[in-house]
Amino acid sequence: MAKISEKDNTDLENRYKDTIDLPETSFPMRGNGPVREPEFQTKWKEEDIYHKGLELRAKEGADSFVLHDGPPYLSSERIHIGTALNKILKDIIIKYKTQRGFRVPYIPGYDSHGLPIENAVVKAIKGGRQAVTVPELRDKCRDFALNNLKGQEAKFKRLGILGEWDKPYVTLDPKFEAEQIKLFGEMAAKGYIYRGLKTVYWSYGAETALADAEVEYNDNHVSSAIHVKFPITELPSSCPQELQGACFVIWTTTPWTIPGNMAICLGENIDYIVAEDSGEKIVVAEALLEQVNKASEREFKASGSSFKGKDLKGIVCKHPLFDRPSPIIFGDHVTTDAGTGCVHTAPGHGQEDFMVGKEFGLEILCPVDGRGVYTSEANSYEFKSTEALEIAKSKNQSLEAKLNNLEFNGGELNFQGFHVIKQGNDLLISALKDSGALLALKKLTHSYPYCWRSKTPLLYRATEQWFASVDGFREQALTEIDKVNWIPERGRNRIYTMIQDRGDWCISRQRTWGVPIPAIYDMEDINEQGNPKAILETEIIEHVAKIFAEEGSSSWYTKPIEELLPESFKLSLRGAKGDVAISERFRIETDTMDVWFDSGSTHRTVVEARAEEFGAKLPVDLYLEGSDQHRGWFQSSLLTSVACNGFAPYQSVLTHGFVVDEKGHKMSKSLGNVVDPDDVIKKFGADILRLWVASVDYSVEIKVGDNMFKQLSDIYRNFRNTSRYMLGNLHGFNPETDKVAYKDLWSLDKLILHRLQSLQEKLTEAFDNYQFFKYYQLIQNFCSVDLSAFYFDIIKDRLYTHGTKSLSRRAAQTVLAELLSAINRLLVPVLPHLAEDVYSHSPETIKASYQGTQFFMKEGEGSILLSNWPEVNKDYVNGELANQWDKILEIREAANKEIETIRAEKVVGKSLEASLEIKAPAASIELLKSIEAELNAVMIVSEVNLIEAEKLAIKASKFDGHKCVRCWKYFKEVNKGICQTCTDAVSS
RNA sequence: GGGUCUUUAGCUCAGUUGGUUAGAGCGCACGCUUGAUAAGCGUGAGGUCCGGUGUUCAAGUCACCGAAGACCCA
Repeated sequence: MAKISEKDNTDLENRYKDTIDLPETSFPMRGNGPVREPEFQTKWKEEDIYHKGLELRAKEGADSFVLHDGPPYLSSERIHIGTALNKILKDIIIKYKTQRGFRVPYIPGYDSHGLPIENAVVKAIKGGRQAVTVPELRDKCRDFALNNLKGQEAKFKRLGILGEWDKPYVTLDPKFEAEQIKLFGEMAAKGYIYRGLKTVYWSYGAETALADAEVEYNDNHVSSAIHVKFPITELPSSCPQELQGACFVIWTTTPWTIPGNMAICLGENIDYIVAEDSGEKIVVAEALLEQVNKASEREFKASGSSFKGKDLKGIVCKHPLFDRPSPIIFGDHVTTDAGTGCVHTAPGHGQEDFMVGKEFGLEILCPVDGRGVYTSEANSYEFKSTEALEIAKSKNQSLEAKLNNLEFNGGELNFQGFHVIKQGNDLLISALKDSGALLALKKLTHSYPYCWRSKTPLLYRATEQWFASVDGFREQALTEIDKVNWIPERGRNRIYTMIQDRGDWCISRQRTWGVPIPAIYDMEDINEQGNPKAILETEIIEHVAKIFAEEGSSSWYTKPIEELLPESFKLSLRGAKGDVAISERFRIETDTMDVWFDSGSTHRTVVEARAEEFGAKLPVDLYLEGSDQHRGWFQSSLLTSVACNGFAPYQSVLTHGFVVDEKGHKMSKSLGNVVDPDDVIKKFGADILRLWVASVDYSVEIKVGDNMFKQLSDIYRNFRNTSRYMLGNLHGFNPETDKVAYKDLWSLDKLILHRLQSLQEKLTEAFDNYQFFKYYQLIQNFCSVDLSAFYFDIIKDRLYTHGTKSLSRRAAQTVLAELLSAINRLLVPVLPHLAEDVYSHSPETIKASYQGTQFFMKEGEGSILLSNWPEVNKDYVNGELANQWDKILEIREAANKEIETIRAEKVVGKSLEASLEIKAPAASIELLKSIEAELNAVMIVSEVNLIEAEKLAIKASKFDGHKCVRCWKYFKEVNKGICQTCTDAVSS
C-alpha cells in the first residue's frame, strides 16, 4: 500500500471526525465560585433544602444527630477566619451525618451580652455613659448586637452553611433570658449561689470585676519596685533578742497597696537573718540578703546566725506610715525566689493575701473604690518635709495637678481622692521616703495583669460579689468529664485539671448590658459589714422569669419593684410587719451575670427549651469549638449542667486549634498577617475556603495563607475537571437501558469499581473519625492518580472510537456513571457548591440512578445535598483482582519509563506510536495474558509483545506501520486510512 | 514562670510494637499531546526528619536537655 500523504491524512481525519464520540457537556470548566455560589445558595433557600432534609429523615424515622452550636460573640458584623473554620467544620459534619441518614437539626447561636459590646456602644455615645439611662443604653446595645447578628449571619450563609437561619438562638432573646434566670434560680435553690467578699481582678478602666478569662497579661509593664522597712514594736521574749531595734524589710511592685498593709507574712521554714549597716538593723531571708544589698546599694552584713521563720512568732511591727500594727504571720506562698522573704500583706488587694488574711483574722481593708481612687479609709500621713513630694511632682504631672488643686504645701495629707495607679504609686513612694521607711526603689519590667478592653493595669480589690460554689458539685463534674468522649483525647486532661483546680465562679458583673441577677436587697436588714441583706428566692425568680419572657430583661430596670415581686412575697411581708412601702424598703440588684453564664446555660435555654425541634434529649451528640473553650463554653456549660441536671450536656466534645499565618505565628493587625474570610471568598469562593478546612489537621495550630489557597484551587480544579470528563462522556448514556452487566465489564473496569469501593470505605472511616484531611488526601489521590492519569486516559479510546453503542464503550460508561454518582455525593460535605453544580449538569437519566432518596426529582428541582452517602457495593469488591493489577501496574510504570526514553530521543511523541516488548517471568506473562485483549489499551501503545524470560526487561520502540486516522492507533495494515475496529464502528 | 500541644520535601499530609535506600498528592522543572484543550499525559529534581546529648547492633520513631510556635493559666 502506498504511503498516504500528510494532506490526504488530514482530509481523511476530518471525514471521520464526525464518527467519533467526543465529550459533550454544558458543565463549565471553571467554577467561578465568587459569582456562582450565591446562585446555588439562593436555590437552596428557595427550595428550603434545610427543612426538606429534616422532613425527609423524619419520614424515614431516622435518629437525630445533634451538634449544638456554640455562640460566636456579636462584637462585630464581620467574622474571623477562625470562626469561619469553626462553622465550616460543623457544616461538614452536619452535611455528612445528614447523608448518612440522620436527622440533623442545626440551630445557629449568637452571644450578645457583655462588656465588649457595652464598651463599643458607650464609646459611640456623645457624652459617654452618663448621657443615657440604663434602659436607653441597653436598647442601644441590643440594636448594636442585632445589627452585628445580621452581618455575621450573611457571612455564615455565604459559606454554604444550611440551618435554622430564620430562628437562631440569641442570648438577648426574652425567652432565653427567662430560662436562664430560672436555671440560675435552680442553682440558687440548691445552695450553689452565694454572696461573698472576695478579691477579684478589678478594672478601674471598665469599672468592673473581671473574670479570669478576661484578664490579659502585659509583659512590658513597668513597676516601681520598692523595699520598705517595718520597725519592730513588740518582740516577745520567745524570739531572738538580737532583733531588738530591727526592721523587717518587705518588697513590693505595687506601692499603692501600702495603705492596705495589715501584716507581714513569713515562711515558717525559711531561714531569716539580722543584718546591720551603719547601725541600722534589718531582717530578711538569708538567701535574699545579697539582692537587698544590691537593690538598696547598701552593705548590710549578717550579724549572728540565722533562724527559722517559725521562731519569730508573735512579733508585731508598725505600719511605716500610719500608727497601726502590722503583725508577723505565716503562709506557704512565701518563697525566696524574689523579694525579701517577708511578704507585704494587704488582704484587700491580693488573692493570697486575702486567704492568709482570713486565716489570721486580719481586717480585709480595701480603701479603693471602683474608679481606682482611694476612699476615706485610706488614711492620712503627715509629711515632715515637702522634699520627697516635690521630686514626685516633678516626675508626675497628674500628681502635681492634683496636689496643686488641693493647695497642699506640706503637713498632713489625706490619700482620699488620689488615683492609685495614676498618682498613688508616686505619692506613696514619696511618703515612704519622707518617713524614712523606703530602703530601695527600682524600676522593674515584668508581666502584669491588664484589662482586655480598657487596656489598663488591673487592681485586686476585695468586693462583694455573687458566686457559684464549684465546691458544691466539683466531684460530680469530674466524674462526668470522664463519661465524655473528648476529641482529641488530651482535651479531657485539660478540662479535668481546670475543674479540679479552679476556685468558685464569680458570676456577677458591675455592668449594664447583661442578664440582671434577679436578687433584691432588704434595706432594713443590714449585715455586719453594713450591707443590706440580699434576697434570692425561687418564687421571686419564677415571677421575674415570666416578666422577662414577655418583656425582656430590661423590664428589671424599667418596672417599679412592686411589680417585680410576686403577690405571695408581698403578702408574707404584710403578715410580719404590716403594710410596707416596698419601693422604699427594697432595692433591686443592679449587677448583671457573667456572659459565660449566658452561653453556659444553652443546654437549658436552647436544647431543652427547643427540644421538639431538636428531637433529641440531653446530652447532645456533639459540641465543637476552639481549644480555648475548655476554659470557656465547655466548662461553663458543664458546670451549670452538672449543678442542675447532674450530668454533662454533651456526649462528645471536638476541639480545633487556632488559625495562624503561614509561618505559624498568630494573626494580628500589627503584624499585618490577618486573613479575612471575606477576601478569600471574593477571590476564590467558599468552596475553596471549605476545602482548606478539610485539608488541614485542625487538632493543632492551623496555618493559612495565599500559597495554600493557590494550591487548594489547583486541587479544586482537578475535582472539577474530573467531574467534567465524566459528565461529558456520559452524554446520551441511560443506565436504565445501556448499563453493562458486571461480568461483561473489562478487567480494568472492575479494578476501578473495586478501588472506588475501597475509597468509599476509607472516606467513611475518615469522616466517622472527623479526620477530614484524610478525606482530602484520599479523594485527591483517587481523582488524580486512579482516574485522571490512569483510567480516564485509557478509556478515551473506547469512549471516542468504539462506536456509540458498542459494548466496550457502554462498559466504560457504566463505570463512569458509578463513579460520577459516587464522587458527586462524596463531594457534598466539603464542596457543596461544586457538588450541586455537577449534579445540576448531570443528565436526568444519570440523576435518576443515584442511590438515596430524592422525593422531588422533577426537572430543575432537587438538590444533591439531599442525597445519601454512597454505600460500599460488595459485588464490586474484588481484592484478588486488585492484587493482580498491582503487579500489572508495576510493569506499566516500567514501560512508561522506556517510552519516555525513546520520546526523549525523538523516536516517538505520543505513546500510541510505540510498540512494547515485555520480557518477564512466566507468572507475570501469564498475568498479562489474562488481560491480553485490553493490554494495548492499558499501556496506551499500539502493540505489546510478551516474551517469557528470567527477569523483567522492557523495550520500547517505534511501531512500524500505519496510523489509523480515526483512532490514531498504529496497525500493520489499514483500509481506506482506518483500522478494522474503526471500519466496524463506522459501519454500525 | 506553670500546664497542654506542635515541629518530616516549597505546600498539605503518611510513616505500625525502634529494623533495608524516609513515602503520597499537589506545586516545580523538562518533555509529549492538541479528540478532557484557559485541559490532559509522561519523566525527573526536591528531605541535616527543629537542634543537641544519650540508650541501642540499629533512632524520624525511645529518654533527657534546648530552640521556635500555638492555646490556656499565673
